[in-house]
Amino acid sequence: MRQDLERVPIEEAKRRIGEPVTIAGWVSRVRDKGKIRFIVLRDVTGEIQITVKPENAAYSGISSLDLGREDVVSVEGEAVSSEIVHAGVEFIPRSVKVLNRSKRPLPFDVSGRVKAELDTRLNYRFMDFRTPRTSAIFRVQHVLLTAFRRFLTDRGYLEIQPPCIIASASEGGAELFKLPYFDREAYLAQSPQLYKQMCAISFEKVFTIVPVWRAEKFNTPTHLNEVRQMDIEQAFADDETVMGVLEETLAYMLGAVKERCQRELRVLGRDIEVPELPLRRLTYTEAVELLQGAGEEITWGDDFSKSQERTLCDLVGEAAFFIKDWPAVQKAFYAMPHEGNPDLVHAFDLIYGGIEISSGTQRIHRPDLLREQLRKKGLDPGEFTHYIESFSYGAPPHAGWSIGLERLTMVVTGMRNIRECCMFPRDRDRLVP
RNA sequence: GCCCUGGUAGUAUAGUCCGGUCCAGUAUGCUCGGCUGUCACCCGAGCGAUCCCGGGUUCAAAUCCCGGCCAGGGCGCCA
Repeated sequence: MRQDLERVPIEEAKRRIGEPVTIAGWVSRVRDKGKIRFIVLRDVTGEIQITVKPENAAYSGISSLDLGREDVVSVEGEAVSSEIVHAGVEFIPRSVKVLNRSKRPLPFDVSGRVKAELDTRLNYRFMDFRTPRTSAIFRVQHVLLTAFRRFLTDRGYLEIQPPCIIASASEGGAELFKLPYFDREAYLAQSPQLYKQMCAISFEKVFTIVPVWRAEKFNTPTHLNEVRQMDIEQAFADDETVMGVLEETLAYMLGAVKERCQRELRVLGRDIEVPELPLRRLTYTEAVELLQGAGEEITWGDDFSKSQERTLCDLVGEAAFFIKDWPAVQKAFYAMPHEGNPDLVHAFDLIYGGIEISSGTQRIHRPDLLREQLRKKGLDPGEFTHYIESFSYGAPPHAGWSIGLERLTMVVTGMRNIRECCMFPRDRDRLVP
């Protein structure tokens, strides 16, 4: 609409002192002093106080509007410098128009002063996005996403679009959500894994940002049934190559947040340290020995429990580090075994802020070895014919990894519950909004 | 799936151990009134809670017991 074209963001209006402009936003507060009246108007860029005195032409009009919190209004007028108002600038209105009313009372306090529980805020997520804290979280997330795209695009990676509806399990492990697909059954993808590989063996360097689904009945602060992941897959690369790409991508993303989200980080009370590269590379075996040395009950081949993972972080003493060379039993069938030791695979996890935010492997690119590994895992190579076939016409060695978007956002923003970092989380009980 | 803790006005909480003092207190919100410089404005009055649901114990239950649902945390599973 025309009006929108002419609207000036509040932060900009504050700078255009004495110029007639139209601003629009939400009423965050009304302070009525009797004859003089103050309305604090907020848009996505900031807040400004609208001061209405009896001698102001708009006075009686505004008084009769009975504005309340979260009413949406547009205001025509001009910003003026003022020594009295703390912000140093206030807005003198010529006319005010109500674009939409808000119901009263509000479901929770949008200013964030009276706290509301996560569950309550999630029920009214559309309003929660207006709170300074939640708004900051998703601005940070946006910068992480754009930095990821820019870093890889600048280095020649192609963004691919894998399907989300798939015919069968791509990785094993997690349970899949089943759905009807005409007269057949299909599944929601738990990973773009196989599609990334099929793209990388032709495009060489690819990345993607996709949602994935896990039908596990977990109920924890770090798991969701629908998450987004940021992936790469790269040909003519081994695990070491892509670990290098991973740490550089992470450092770039963190640098971008540090640089572009100062306001958000202040709201969240966070200070970002961009880790120095290269990150420490711990082997799985070293990690197990470290834990055993600290008196933990763990034998070679076990996965780390949650508390062991925390202990390990303390022992290593780094914000971010790799655990590489995992036992084959812990990783997927497509992980490339070590040449001299088939019990080990070229797989790695990236631990950041005490949580696993990424994992990757060098993949098996030879059909014969793939069949052998499938059999070792007790799987039937016959059911993977199509997958194996894609490596039968000149598939170069390749490797890749995946970063969990919500988990990375958690660590960067300091949130303890992953639901804070997903706009509309899907967990075992929550399906709306 | 297991264990722990919780569920009280729109929101966030006190009260629960040790039943009666609570037809439930506080903050914020909302309504009305007052105030010409506030800025988390202030001042006064008021509104708003079948104390999550169902059952049980008791003269009496927000409070004790059992079951269910939901939430938060710890595990497991998973990434």
